[in-house]
Amino acid sequence: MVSHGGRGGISNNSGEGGGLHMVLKKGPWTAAEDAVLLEYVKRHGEGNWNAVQKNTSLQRCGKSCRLRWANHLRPFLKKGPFTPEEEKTIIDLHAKIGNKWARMATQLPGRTDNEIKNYWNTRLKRRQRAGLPVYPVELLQQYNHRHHLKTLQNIPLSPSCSFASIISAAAAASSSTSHQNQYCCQNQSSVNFMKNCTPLDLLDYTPYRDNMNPSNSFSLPRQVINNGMTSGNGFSYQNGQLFHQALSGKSLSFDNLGLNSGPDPVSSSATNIDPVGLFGMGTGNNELSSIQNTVQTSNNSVYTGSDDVMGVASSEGDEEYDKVARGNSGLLGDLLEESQTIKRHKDNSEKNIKAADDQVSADTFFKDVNTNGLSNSTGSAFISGMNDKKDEAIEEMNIMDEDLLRLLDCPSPVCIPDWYDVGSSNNSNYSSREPSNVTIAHVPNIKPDDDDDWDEDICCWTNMPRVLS
DNA sequence: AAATGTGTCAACCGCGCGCTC
DNA sequence: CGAGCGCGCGGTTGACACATT
Repeated sequence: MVSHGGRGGISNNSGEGGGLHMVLKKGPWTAAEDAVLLEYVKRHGEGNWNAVQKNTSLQRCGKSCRLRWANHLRPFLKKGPFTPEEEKTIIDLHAKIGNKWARMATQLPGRTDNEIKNYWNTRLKRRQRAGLPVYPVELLQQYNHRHHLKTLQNIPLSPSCSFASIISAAAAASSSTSHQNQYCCQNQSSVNFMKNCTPLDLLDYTPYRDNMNPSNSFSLPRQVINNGMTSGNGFSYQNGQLFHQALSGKSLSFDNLGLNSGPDPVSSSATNIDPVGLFGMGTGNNELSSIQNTVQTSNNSVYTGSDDVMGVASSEGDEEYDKVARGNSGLLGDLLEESQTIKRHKDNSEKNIKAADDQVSADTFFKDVNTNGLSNSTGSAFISGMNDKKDEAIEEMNIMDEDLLRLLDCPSPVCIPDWYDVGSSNNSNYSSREPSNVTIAHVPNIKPDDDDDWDEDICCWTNMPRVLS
């Protein structure tokens, strides 16, 4: 792909301000250019970057000058790799404020937002490739209360999603009701319910399967079904598909629910919201990171997820693995070691993969739905039964500390369902994912009858895609 | 040794915000 | 009040170096 105007070379000044049709240079800066800029700032101070081009021989736009100064020329810049302390700071800050690179930079003297951003993206890629959660377990423990924390530990966290952004996206999508062709959910109630959700509500996924065509199934947040899909607000269930009257007959999917923010077809106002972190990889392309959940194992069997999805941590007594898993610091250095260990366990993992053991209870629900149609009560009955135990955790989690209570105002990380990065293990080409209508259920491993297991040590590794070499 | 994959860095872009007129 | 402008932020991309196959 050709870069925007190309990197290097020259281009017209089509950017902000000025209106000059000066030919501006792009690409790497030369030492001479640096010297000119340095001299200018020395004389005139920072700011008024567009004046640089006017008052010097530099043929660079103001933006470029500002960037060069901020990232390279400004005094007291710290170069070199991040120290472990800095890494911890970044991870912690990211957990608290999300992708606010500039704000993070203020906490890391001498570091630039660009550096931090690059570091984070690299780290993110590595951890996702390795099937590791974005945040270390220790950090989760600061946000998730007490003993029920364990139920969350096997859910990898979103790289950038914040609860606030989800709500914003939904609101943005729903607010553009004037356009006839909006695919997003136009029913305000489906947005309102989200405002009443806790982050955990959004984690609480309910399998939804089309028995006529199992490949057409998906999982939806419990709150969506409980509160969003009632016949009274336009939803209907026909031929194994969910429909909404406002969606022009299109079957329901995450993006037309307004839960995903692909620039198109959802309203453009939501394009810089990043709930993609919740529903898939936020690559910025218009490919909807699908909620596809099928995981192809190396032997081509399909499984829908369970505590043993990874198959790597299930071998009891595997001290080496346990050690690494517990030492999940989230730092890059540690990650390398973690990845190595995972790799060593790859072979063992193959045989431990098994199908989800909660399929039976899910089947019950689907039969009921297919027989009686989807109704609030049907869904609620099933879900309430299925989630009795989990609700306890939710209740517990709803007693949140102040950090979590500020979620609506201050972006915070939101856990994402375990199908989040499904496919990364054997499909690194995210853009190849099918759009949202191709959705295959990942049935959460909810074990209502197995309270003990639920509370047992669930290592964060146990629900991750395997690392394939 | 060549091909491919991955990580890092540096730069560009679009967008939004705040200020001024 | 709206347009124009300057600026900053976050997302994305390309080049290059290095590692792996």
